[in-house]
Amino acid sequence: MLKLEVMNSEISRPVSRSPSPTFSPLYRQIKDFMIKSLEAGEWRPGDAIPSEAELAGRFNVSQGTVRKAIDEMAAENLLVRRQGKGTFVATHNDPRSYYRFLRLVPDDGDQAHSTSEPLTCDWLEASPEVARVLGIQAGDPVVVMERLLRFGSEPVVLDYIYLVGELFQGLTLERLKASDRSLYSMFESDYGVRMIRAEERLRAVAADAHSASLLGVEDGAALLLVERTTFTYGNKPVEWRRGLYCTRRHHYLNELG
Amino acid sequence: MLKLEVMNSEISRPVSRSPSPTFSPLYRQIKDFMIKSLEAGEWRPGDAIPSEAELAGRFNVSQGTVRKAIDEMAAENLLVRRQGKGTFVATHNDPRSYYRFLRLVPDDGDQAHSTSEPLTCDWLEASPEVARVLGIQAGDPVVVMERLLRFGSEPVVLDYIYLVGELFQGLTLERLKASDRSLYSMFESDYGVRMIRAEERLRAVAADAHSASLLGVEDGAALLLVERTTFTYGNKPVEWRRGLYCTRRHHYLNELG
DNA sequence: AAGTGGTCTAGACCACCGT
DNA sequence: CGGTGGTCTAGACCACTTG
Repeated sequence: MLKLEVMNSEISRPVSRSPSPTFSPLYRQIKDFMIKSLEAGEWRPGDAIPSEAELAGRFNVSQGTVRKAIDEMAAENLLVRRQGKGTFVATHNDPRSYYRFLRLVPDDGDQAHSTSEPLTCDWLEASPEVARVLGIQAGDPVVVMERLLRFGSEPVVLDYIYLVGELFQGLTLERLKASDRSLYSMFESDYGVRMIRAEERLRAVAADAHSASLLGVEDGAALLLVERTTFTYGNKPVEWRRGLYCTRRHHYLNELG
Repeated sequence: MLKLEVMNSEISRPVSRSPSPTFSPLYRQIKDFMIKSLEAGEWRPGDAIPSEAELAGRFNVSQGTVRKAIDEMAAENLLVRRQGKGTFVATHNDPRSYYRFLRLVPDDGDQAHSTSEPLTCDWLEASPEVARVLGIQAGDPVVVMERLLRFGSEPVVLDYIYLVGELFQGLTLERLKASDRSLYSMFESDYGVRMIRAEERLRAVAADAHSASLLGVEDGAALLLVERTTFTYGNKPVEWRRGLYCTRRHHYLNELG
C-alpha cells in the first residue's frame, strides 16, 4: 500500500476570491498533486494507484472530484483505467503502449514487428543547437546514438538520438544491445525517465550516401525526415531525435480529430 | 428556438439485462441522439444548442448526464462550449478552426496567413482507386480540383482534391475562385457537407516537372506527399486529397500525446 | 439580475474483475 | 462475494457573459 504524505489542508477549497485571478478548481489542485506524486516516483509505472474512494478520503473531497482529476490524467495518458481492477500508472513497458509514439505503418498488411539495431553510442558535448532543443548548456554532456529500425528484415528508419547525459549515466552501446525491450521501456526501468509527450516536425529531404546505404535506397532518394523532441514531466525535454524514414513501402499515419 | 422532436420514451434507461451484450449508458444514447440531430441539420453550424437544463428536461435525465454527453462531443470537436454563453455547433466558418486540419507551419516566425488559388476544377468519372477511397462506385461522378496554397506570397502546397460528386452539385472553378473563405467553410455553408475528422498518410517523394515548376523547386527535389481522407458524420468519406508540400522553409508539425 | 456553463457533494446503484 | 471503476441523481453554489 502506498502512502500519500498529504494533509487535507494542502488541498484548499476554492474560496470565493473577488476577481479570482488564479482560480483553480479543486479537481485540478488534486490532479497537480497527483502528478507531483508520479514525478517524485511515489507511484511507479505499472503500479495501481489507490482507489477513488481511498483518494477521496485522503483529500477529503467527494469521489466525483477525484474522478474528474483522474479522468484528465487518463486522457493525457498518464494513467490507465481498468474497470473492476483499478487505475494504473501508464508505462512504456507494456505491449499496449509499445508503439505509442511510432506513427510509421506498412502500406499493406499488418505490422510485422519491428526490431531495433543500435549502431553507435557516444558521449559528446552538446552543440549549441542540441543544447537549445534539450534545454541544457552548450558543452553539457549528451549521449548520441545511431540506430537502425527494421520492419521484418527491411531497414526502414535510421535514427540519430540525442539524450540529456545527466539523466542517462552509464549508458553504453553494450547496454543498448543487451536490452530486448523498447528504448522508452528501458529508459523508464533503468533510468527512471518517463517519456510523456512528444512533438514531431516532418520534412522531405534527399538521402546522403551514408543513409542511403543503410536504408537500401539510391543516393539522393527522397526520405521523410522526422525530428522529434520528447518531454518528461513538467514539459522538460530529455530527448531529441532525427529520424530518416524510408517511405517506399511504409507511410506515416496521422489522425486528425 | 430549436425544436427537438423527441419523446422521452426514445431515450431508454439502461435496464439490467442479464449478460448485457449491447449495454449503452444513458449519456451515450443521448449523445447518439444529439449527433443524429446534427447530421439531420436540426442544429446548424454556429448555432447555439439548447442549454443543459433544457436538454435535461427534454430527455428527462439529470443535468450531469446531459453534461457527460456534451463533454464527449466537445472532445470530438463536434460542439464548442463557451462558459456563460452556451454550447455551439462547431463550424469551419470560424477563425478558431480555420486551420483545424492544416499541420504545416513556417520554420520560424508566426504564420503569415495562407491564401488558396484554385487552378482547375473538373467533373470526371471515379477511377477504381478513387472510388475505393471515397466509398463510391467506379464511374460515379467526382469533382477533381487542383489548387495552390501560398504562405504569404510563397507557393508551398500543391493539392489535388477529389470530392464525391453527388454532394457537390454545381461546383465550378468560378465558384471556387469567387469564394474568399476556406474550402471547408464553403463546403459547409454552400453544400451542407461538414468535415468532421481526417486521416493523413505521409511519404517523401521526388517532384515531377509540373509540381516543381508550380512550387518553385528543382525537378526531382524531395517533397512531402500528404494524402488525406476526410470524413463527415458516420465516418463517411467525402474527400480525398493528394498534397505536395514544399518543406524548404516550412514543416509538418505533429503533437504526440 | 438572469441565464449559461463549471464545480462539488452525498448517496445510490450498476458493470466488471478477481477470489 | 467484496472491491474496483462507471453511471446517474438532485441539489447547491460558483464563474462568466449579457442585458
